[in-house]
Amino acid sequence: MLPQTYVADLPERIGTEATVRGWVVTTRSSGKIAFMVLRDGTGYLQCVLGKQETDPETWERFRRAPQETAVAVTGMVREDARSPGGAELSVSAVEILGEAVDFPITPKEHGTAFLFEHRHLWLRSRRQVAIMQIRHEVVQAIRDFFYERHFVLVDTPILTGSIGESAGTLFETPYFDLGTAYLAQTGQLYLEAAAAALGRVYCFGPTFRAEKSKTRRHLTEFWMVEPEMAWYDSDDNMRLQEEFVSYIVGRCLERRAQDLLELERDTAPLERVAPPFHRLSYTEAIRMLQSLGSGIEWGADLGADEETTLASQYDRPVFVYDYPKAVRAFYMKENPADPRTVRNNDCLAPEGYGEIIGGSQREDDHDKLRARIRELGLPEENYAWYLDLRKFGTFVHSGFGLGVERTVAWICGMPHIREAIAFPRMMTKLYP
RNA sequence: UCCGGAGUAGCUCAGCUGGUAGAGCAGGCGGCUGUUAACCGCCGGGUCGGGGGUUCGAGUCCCUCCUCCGGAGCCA
Repeated sequence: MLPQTYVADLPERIGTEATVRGWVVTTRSSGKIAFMVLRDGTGYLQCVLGKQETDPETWERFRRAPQETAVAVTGMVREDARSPGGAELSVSAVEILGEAVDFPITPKEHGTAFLFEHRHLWLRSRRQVAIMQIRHEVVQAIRDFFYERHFVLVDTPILTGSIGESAGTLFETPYFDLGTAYLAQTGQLYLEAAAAALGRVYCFGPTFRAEKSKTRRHLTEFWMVEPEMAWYDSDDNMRLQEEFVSYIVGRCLERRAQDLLELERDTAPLERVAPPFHRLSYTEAIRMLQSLGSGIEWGADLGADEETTLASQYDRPVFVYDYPKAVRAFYMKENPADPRTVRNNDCLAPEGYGEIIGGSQREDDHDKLRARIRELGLPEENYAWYLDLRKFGTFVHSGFGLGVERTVAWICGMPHIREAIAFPRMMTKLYP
């Protein structure tokens, strides 16, 4: 193929001839001059062609290229303030590489149902491209954060036996002679085993919840990053979380400013994300909610409205810690100061985005953990290996899980997390 | 699963107390030397979600089913 230049590199190529391959975003023309905006994944480029400067065939091919036609355009790179991006291409040749007839996503408004039916094509639009760039930055920031701190990546299984946070919301699949396997809801329990081998570890991958949820905060398949740290108690855990979240947000502000601008995201609330985050015990949270007029009683879990109310009291993320044991998972460490509660925490994002992290110190006392498993009627034989971790050198440890799509939705300022992943899986969406 | 809302042109929608459909955009043709979702003129385009009922007559009223959207619970 011809030597090719990427749009992002054009500012360094001013005054030279270049060939750019990409897809037609829009064309505009008057009688004697025509414009084409091209997308190549690295940016957007305006191309210009004057009728007098070319032959009739090239002129027609250029000004009539329908939306999303794949083209190669060759011309001189010029600096021009009237062009979005600053650089512009004065076209001398156009080659049609792939025709596009009646592209369904027009530059006008569409409903969400239509857009998600055409997700494979919708992904090409400016907003979606910007969102994917930010997601990419979030993922890279996550990996860099842990790499820089010498955490070891341990990949946990996606196919598991019946083990996890709670039964009843697991996707099932037949598994040879062993009956049923389940798609993992979390890698945490496996990571606890890995933490005893490697100290500080994390896993990062898709997780699955067969919850029949229909809200702006839920997907049936979502990406979660879960670190697990030996010798971290609940306070150490929260310190790591605030450092982690601030690092991710900071990276997006620093490196994806253009995409945040494309999304018209007000970055002021993101600039404020820095340690320390506010900390509020569950008991304090209940008191605060009651003083704000909520009828919630001690012992009840916090709902979406309560979370939004609490988060709106602060200008940056807030931790709520030490929840009642009854509303939290079996593996959480009983609070020595108040055995009605466990040493866990949620991290609530501001601006109504709700829970982005759930974390806890883990129960490291063998007998207490086994009692809890029995108390909840969990199948003890499935947890034998997990109990082993408390028999052979048990250790203080903590960890947390951060939902990637919720984090991306918050950073992008999007109302719904389904746009935060290229091909969202939801109760009513399996196509495309 | 529960509560609320919506299915009319390719898309987004309008269509009142029943009288067999309409606007913008997209598409096609023409015009315009610097456009930024360009603009101006003309043209084609519909089993009104499916089924049943009431009526002389149903997009409109009734029943039912389906699909989608928003919210709740669950959670990341």
